Amino acid sequence: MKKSNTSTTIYVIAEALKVSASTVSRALHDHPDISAEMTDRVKKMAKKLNYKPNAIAQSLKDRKTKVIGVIIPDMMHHFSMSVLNGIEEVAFRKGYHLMVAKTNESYQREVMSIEAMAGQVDGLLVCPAQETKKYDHLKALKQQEIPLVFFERTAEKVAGHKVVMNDEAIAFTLTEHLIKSGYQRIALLTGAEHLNICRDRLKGYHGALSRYGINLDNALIAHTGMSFQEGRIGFQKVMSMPSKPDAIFATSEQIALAVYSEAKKMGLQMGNQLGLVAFSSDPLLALLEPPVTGLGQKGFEMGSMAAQLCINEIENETKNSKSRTETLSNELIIRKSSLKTLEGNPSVGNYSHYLERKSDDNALVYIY
Amino acid sequence: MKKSNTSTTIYVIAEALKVSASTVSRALHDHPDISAEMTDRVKKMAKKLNYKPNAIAQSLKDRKTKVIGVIIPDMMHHFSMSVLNGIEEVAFRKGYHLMVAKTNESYQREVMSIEAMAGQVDGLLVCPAQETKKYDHLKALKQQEIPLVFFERTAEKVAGHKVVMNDEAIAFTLTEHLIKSGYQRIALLTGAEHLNICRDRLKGYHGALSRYGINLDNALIAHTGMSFQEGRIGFQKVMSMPSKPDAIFATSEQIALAVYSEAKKMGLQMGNQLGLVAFSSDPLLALLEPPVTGLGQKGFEMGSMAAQLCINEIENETKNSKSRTETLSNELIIRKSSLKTLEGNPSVGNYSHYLERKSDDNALVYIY
DNA sequence: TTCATTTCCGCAACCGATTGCGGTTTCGAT
DNA sequence: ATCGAAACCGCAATCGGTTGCGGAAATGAA
Repeated sequence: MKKSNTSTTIYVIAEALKVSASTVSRALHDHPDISAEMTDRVKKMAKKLNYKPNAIAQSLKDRKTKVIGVIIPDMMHHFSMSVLNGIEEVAFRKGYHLMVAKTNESYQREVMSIEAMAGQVDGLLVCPAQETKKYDHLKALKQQEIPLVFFERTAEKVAGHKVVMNDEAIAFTLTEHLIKSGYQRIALLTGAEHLNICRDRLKGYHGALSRYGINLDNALIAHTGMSFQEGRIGFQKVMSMPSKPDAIFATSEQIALAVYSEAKKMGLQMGNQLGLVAFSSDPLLALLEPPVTGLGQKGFEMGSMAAQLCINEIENETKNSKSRTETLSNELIIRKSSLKTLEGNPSVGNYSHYLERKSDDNALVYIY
Repeated sequence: MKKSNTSTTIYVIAEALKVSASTVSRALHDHPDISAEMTDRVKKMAKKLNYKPNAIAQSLKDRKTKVIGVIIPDMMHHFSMSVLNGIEEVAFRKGYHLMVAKTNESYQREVMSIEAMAGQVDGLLVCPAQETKKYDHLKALKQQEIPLVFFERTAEKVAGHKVVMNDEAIAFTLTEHLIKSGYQRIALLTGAEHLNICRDRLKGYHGALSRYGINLDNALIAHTGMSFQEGRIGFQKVMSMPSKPDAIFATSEQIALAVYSEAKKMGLQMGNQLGLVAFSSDPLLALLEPPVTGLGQKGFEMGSMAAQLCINEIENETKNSKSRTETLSNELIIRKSSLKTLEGNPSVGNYSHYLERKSDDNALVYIY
């Protein structure tokens, strides 16, 4: 029973060929100093011994790991996953591996993961946790010269490319669509204002209301949080008002689902009795009854763009390149949940000039 | 402008303190050979210089990376994600990082990712791709002494712990439930038989049919694949038969959704006109109209168990421990899609003795 | 034959941390 | 004062691969 415990290194190959390890190394890299014949012998022996270079040793030597880190608050919901998928595809194509950590929206966990990863990744893609309000751990990455790209959520004060949705414009359009559909008292369910996405979505909501001369009623705004549970609380809050809203703008996937299922329990007929639009691109929205108005799929695009920016930064060594912000637009996908009656509804008519295509599930699509 | 380019190493600390690097290293590890005073000075200086040990160098030295790799066919759907979440939680708690690669069901991609990861992870969690029929790349891991744990799908011939669903038993129960609900011609939509999960689910289906004296009609079985598209094809295939099925057993999340949306398009009333059960634990099943019968959430459990097994293997060095197979049972969550009429249906009565709890969404729960 | 080129290859340092071994100092005991 | 044992610390090798520099051999030219 031979103990092939020790894996084959360049030294083993060198020994087998009675040459030095340097020669082996150079041969494997087709260095011109090595004769073709020698190169050939080395490569044959490497194959024979099933040589695999030790990635760790290489990383230590040239200070590149070919790994990019991803810090993400959540991995359960559709949007996060599409982003992760986009990142993965680009990373794989470019020969990078992915190191993934989720924070569960915890600041502490975010700090831990980032600090631990800092030493072993070539770049970092970060979507900050909700709890995160201090950014030293992110700023520290600059000093370590680790490329940093934000996606979805950002930390404005921190240098680093950013890939975001056009949150304000999209929120404006969603709200505008509700208004044009004939809803008057539109509740906004959202999260804490220190999150850029919540702030921007709120801005868009405000903008649409004021654009169409609707008075802002702060009681209609619930900053209760972006999760399912929190969405449910926000919904109950606005629905317990004396003067109930006639439509809901849910600013996250989970909030929308919470509203949908709660409203259903209450026996509310979505659309006619209560309008609903979701800041979400989850395809399941199309499967609900009634289908829920939402957005086109941009998560994958966001992820691949972020990964691309990061890898460029890593490889081009354009270290001092200014922080770029890529803003993704999105399509409004109108479904029944935001229409009082589907047939002959004038609100649909209002959109006819925007109509670019009819999607699979009979939704109207408004591209801006 | 000082160039703090060079990060602080133990050598920098050593220099600052005029001691040797060994002393610094030992002090940082509270080695008894080092005086308390010296240890204190070193630690203070380390903090002052913001010293972070180089994880790569440590990995090279002690041949441990504190990283576990995850190879997964898909990252978009609910089940994969819950598994990944379970893995992540355990890994984080145990101080491991996660390196994730998805294969898109491609054999080649699986091989590439595994070979690349082999050098830089302490252990590997693998769910083999559908395409994968050769297992050399997995067997090679044994020789490299890299702990390997399969989850969901397995390669029977390959050593390594396995965490799987009790696919046969669950499929039996799902089929049995349809039968007891009064359905007679139950179609099975599934994937290729070389996949253990498909084979086992088929077995369970067979078992239930024969147990209840129903003749097997192979025309009712479509091995068209586990994806949404393939599920649609399978559905169209069985629905175009002269003698249509009156119920569908969808063996994957995506197949179930394909059936649901296609049936809806056809105007079929799920439940009364066409029964549907899904081998899926996606909570969205509860949100559909009618809600679709499926399973309890076990993905997270599967993931955490797999991670746990892997980390044990890594840390206990119980290298020669025999391959264990952990089989997870699951609950049947009965919803309207598999009941001909909800009220007073005898099929519900038949289950009353199994009834352990009523779930949130008014489903019957059968725990076995 | 002798010297200058090429061609080919090895020595040794390096990346950063760890650790066995051995050396120096200090202090107490005799 | 002398010896021995602690207490404290540094040298150098190691993990595996890379690379500047210089040396040896081979070839050709004079």
